[in-house]
Amino acid sequence: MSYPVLLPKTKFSLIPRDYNLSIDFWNKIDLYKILNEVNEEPFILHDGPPFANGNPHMGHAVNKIMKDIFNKMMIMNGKKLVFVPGWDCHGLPIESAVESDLKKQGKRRSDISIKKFRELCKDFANKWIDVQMDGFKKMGVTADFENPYKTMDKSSQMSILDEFHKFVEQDYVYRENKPVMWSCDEGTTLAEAEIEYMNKKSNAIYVAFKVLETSVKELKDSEIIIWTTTPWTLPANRAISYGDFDYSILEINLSNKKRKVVVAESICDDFLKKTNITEYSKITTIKSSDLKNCICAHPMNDIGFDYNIPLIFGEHVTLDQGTGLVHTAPSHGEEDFHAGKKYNLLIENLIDEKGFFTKTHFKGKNIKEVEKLSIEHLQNNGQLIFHENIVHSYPHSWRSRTPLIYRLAPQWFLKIKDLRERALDSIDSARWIPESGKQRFVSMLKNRPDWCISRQRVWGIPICIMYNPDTGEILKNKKVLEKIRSYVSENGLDSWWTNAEEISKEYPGYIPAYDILDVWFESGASQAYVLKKNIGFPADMYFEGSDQHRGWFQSSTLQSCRDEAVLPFKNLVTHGFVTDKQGRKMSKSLGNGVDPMDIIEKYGPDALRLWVADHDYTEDLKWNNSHLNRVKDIEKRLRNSIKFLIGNIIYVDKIADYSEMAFLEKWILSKVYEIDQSFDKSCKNFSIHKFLKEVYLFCTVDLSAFYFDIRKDTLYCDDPTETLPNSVRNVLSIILQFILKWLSPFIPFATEEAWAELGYDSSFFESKKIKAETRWLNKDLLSQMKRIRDIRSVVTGAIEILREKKEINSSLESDVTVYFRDSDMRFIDHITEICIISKMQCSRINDDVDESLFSLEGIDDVKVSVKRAEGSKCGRCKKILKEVDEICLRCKKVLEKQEC
RNA sequence: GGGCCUGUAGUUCAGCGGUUAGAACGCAUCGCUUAUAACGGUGUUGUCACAGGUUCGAUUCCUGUCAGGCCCA
Repeated sequence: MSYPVLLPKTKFSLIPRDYNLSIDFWNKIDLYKILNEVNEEPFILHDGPPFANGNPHMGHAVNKIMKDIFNKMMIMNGKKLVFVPGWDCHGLPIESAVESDLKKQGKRRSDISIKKFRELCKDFANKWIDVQMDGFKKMGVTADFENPYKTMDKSSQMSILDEFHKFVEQDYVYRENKPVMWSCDEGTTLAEAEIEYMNKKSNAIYVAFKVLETSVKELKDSEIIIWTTTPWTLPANRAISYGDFDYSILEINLSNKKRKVVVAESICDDFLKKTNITEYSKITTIKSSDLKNCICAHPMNDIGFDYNIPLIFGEHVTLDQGTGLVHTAPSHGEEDFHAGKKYNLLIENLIDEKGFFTKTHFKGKNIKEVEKLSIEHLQNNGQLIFHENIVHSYPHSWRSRTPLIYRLAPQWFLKIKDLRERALDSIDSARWIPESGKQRFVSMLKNRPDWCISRQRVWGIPICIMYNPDTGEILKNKKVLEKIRSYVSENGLDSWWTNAEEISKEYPGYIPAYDILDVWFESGASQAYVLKKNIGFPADMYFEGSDQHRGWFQSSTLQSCRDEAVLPFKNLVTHGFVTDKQGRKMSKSLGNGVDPMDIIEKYGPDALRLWVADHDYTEDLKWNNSHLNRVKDIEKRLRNSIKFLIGNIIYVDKIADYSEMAFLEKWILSKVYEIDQSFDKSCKNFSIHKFLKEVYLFCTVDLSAFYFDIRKDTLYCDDPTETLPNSVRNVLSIILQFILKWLSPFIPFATEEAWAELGYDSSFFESKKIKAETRWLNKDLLSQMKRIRDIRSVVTGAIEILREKKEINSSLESDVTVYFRDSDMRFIDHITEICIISKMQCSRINDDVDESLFSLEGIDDVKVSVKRAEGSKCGRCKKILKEVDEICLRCKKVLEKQEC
């Protein structure tokens, strides 16, 4: 015969419902608007804009899911949600993609107008914004998707232009030749994103420069040795850079000729070995200062390169390669260029856009020929010391796969000095997570040269200014800038390409600039047009991949420091990158990529979110299937805890008074208080995975394995109107509310589903925010329970032995005698229920206690003996009691009452 | 090649100049049959990347090597 018990009842299952139900619901009620309109303190997380050029990938998933977790934690902490998603719409990747689309249609870029091309780019960007937005929604992200910011929106563009004009007005912008990465094959400059480093075979040569003038007598008649892997740049050589090292003067025998050469002392041996010079002697050592004011002849002075080559000091000189003396061609290298500026070297363009020399002995020849001819000439005139081929990593064009060179081209620059100083001054006003990010940011900032803000492209915001082509002088008069602004504002930015010429006629001697702004300038300006104009400045948080220390964090900071020394963020938090199982980056060539949308379809969005959250986000996130299964299991157990809670609170009779609650209830509320404190702390420290683990352990260790297990008896078998079962249900209801609060940032789909199951029409996220009550904290209870659980583990350990012997199955079948200290006697009343046994007695532990009694290592002062309980099993509550006649007295009473 | 970071169980993470390196999951096994596509008990898992050094003692501090990541060349 079976007797009725009060089993938990709910439709909430372990299998998540269709995630679209939640998404549709959130759309319908406009959750973002609701959470954005609550009149409370805002949490402003400023979204760094992803490029609008592809499907959402795992990097997006990590970034957007983490942001949403932070946002939702803050919502649960009583903040107002302010999260405007953004997209970076301009730039080369999109231009290239559109170009290749055109190619597929058999069209060429030059077949269509700039305006038409820009339209195609815009459509392309919009298409991918829609795709990405849909993906982010499926990830459960709550954001102002109705009003995102796009760098190509008219209002953004005008603000970006305004920001740029302010820099112009305040004299930050100048025009200058600069060596830029140049593709001779395509006849164009290349943006950073177009550069791919690949191995290349190069000529590596050691070249001797004869010393002409020196005040140091040891250097007389000697030769300075340099090493280079780009021999074709020798015609542009204007100096030799030395570092702060000691240098050796050696006498070497080369082809039966004795020569006096200078190389850095510490790498003499390498030099001699490499060049196969076996006959040599060291003459002396000189200091780097001895090289100052030394003048050499150009190694090809016999064919017209008859100018002096000074030795100059260079910070960039190192001893890892070469001779510690560096060939310096200011028109063909960034560091060379800066050295050239510093020492007033002649910086001139010797080659045209296709790589042909326009001047000198080599006029009309391309760099490949010049390379060969130079080496031959140096060989013939005796200035070549050694020649070999090496393979090294070298920049190439990602499209044509041809090697790139540095070539001078006029560019627009932003002066960095003042901005950098202000940024560095305010660096400590923000919190940096992880801390190492600050160092990284600072060192990158310190080493950064002036910002080259021009690109020779069309998909972007034109640099709308007029300048004098001869002097580079800009018309930075406010009236002119305003006129330009109102013109493009009225006629659209496209009009710049067609009508700027017309406007410039009003200003004789000045012409319009046709380059576009670097996209980093656009996204960097978001702190002005998103934060300052709309949602609030500075942001509480910037959260991006650690690659942005050089990218967006810097462009944003530099711009926000134009008018004052203030960082655009209060907390700068970075995350790592998604790699494969072995920690290698995901790439097409390795075929180890994972599609987040695929994971959502197969495992559900909550599982993907848990996967993200179950990592220390400051480090790289390794993708691993066994981890995904683990996370799916975590999701199931969390749902099961919620299910148990929901299923049991339906029989709540009345509000229970805390003071009347039992020991166990007061203890679990104390735990709730502790975890809620952790929640607050995690909100402050942005620590995610530790908190998730804490809640998970609470669910499995404290609730499932302990509290629920113990309280099942009273929940299922007692009369629900009694004080104990009623207060237990009250406590379960409290626990449920807190679990939903703590978990909703991680698994919003599950918590929303639970909320609906509880009968609410509204979203859980708009429900009243609860906080644990201070009176719940009871440290004595916490430490007492620790002791009781120790005792319990001895009891369960002892029962386990009988179970192994097949004498007992359920713990309820046991009759336990516990031997412990006087101080533990106060726990007597709790042991039976907490150990889930039918009968217990206790005794004082002393030295005479039987050695054969069960005890556990580390808990020597508790001993236990177990036997099978006498009596019969209650057909309802399964306890074994002498009183049982089919069922026990308690159950009989409950059933009788129910019948009435 | 340079700067910054990472390497602890099959997995995700703790940990720390000092007992025998922890937790949870997983796995194995027993039990419950009243959370049942659940739940509970018990057991199991390590070259702390590798090699040196400092120290009475190093997974921990230092140096180097290897593997990987981000950024830069």
